[in-house]
Amino acid sequence: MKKDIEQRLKNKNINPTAMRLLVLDFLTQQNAAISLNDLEKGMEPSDRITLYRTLKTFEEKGLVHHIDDGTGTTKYALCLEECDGDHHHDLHVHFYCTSCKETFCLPNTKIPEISLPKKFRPEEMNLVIKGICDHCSPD
Amino acid sequence: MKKDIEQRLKNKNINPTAMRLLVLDFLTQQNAAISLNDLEKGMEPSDRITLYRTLKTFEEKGLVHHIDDGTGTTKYALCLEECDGDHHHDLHVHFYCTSCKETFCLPNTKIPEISLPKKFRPEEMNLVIKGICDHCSPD
DNA sequence: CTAACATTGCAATAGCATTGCATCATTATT
DNA sequence: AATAATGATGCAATGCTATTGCAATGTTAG
Repeated sequence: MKKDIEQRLKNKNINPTAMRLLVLDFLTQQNAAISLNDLEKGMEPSDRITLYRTLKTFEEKGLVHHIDDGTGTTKYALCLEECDGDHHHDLHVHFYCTSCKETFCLPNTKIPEISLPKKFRPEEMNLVIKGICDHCSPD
Repeated sequence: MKKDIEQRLKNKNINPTAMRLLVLDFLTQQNAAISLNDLEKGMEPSDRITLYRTLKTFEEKGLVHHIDDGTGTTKYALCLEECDGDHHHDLHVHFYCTSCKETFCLPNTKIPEISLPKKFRPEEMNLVIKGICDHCSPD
């Protein structure tokens, strides 16, 4: 188990320290994107800034991506696709549930092609949908 | 001229004070979405908080919408469509230019239909595309 | 004219993101 | 094995944006 996680770090060229193993382990257990605060609370006692930098390192190496879901606090989630530092391929949709306040990645829901006005050159896209998630939705 | 602006406020049920006329006038002169800071600098000397509240009032009444373009600072732009406080119909795409750092509304570029996984109920959508805008794009 | 209400301006605060620096750990070098 | 060099961690401190409380001012209605 631990080996998997360690290997995963190495694959991304990230030095597998104890802290990083713990953080990555914690991240894999989440089914929603989490904030720095969530991470801090879930990993007590740990230094907030170290966690912050750990996430930043992970992001630079293409292991996690951050999500700006419009709530004002940045959320982080593991990349499913093969990303590297230069190119995050997280072109999937993110969903923010206004009921349970959770933010989810919808990795199978891709952003459709969009035809922009002339001479606009897209490089990155970020689509956040707000609404009610499957858990909070009545049958 | 001034009359137009005044009428526009009245149409949205906003008390047309001197400050509000000035702010709306300033907003109509912009071709990009602006931050609170931009507004403050463009309207000196004016109180930042008053401007903040003016924007908030405008938004509640459906005159402007705010854009979270991922830069960390909220931008504001006039609504083109017929919005009211309850329903902002700003389902157009927003474009953030990484070159000139400006954020634009693309009112004619609508967000396409997206099929979500079962039981996810969308209510709002926010699509921000980052890249190079028409002005910064080489011919 | 005065009371009631809306708007404005100042002061203060909260929360998240971020940096500087000192300490500790790990790896490379001789 | 000892030491230098590099990387990781933890603490303190800061910056910036958003936001609220309250007092002062302006505006409207009776």
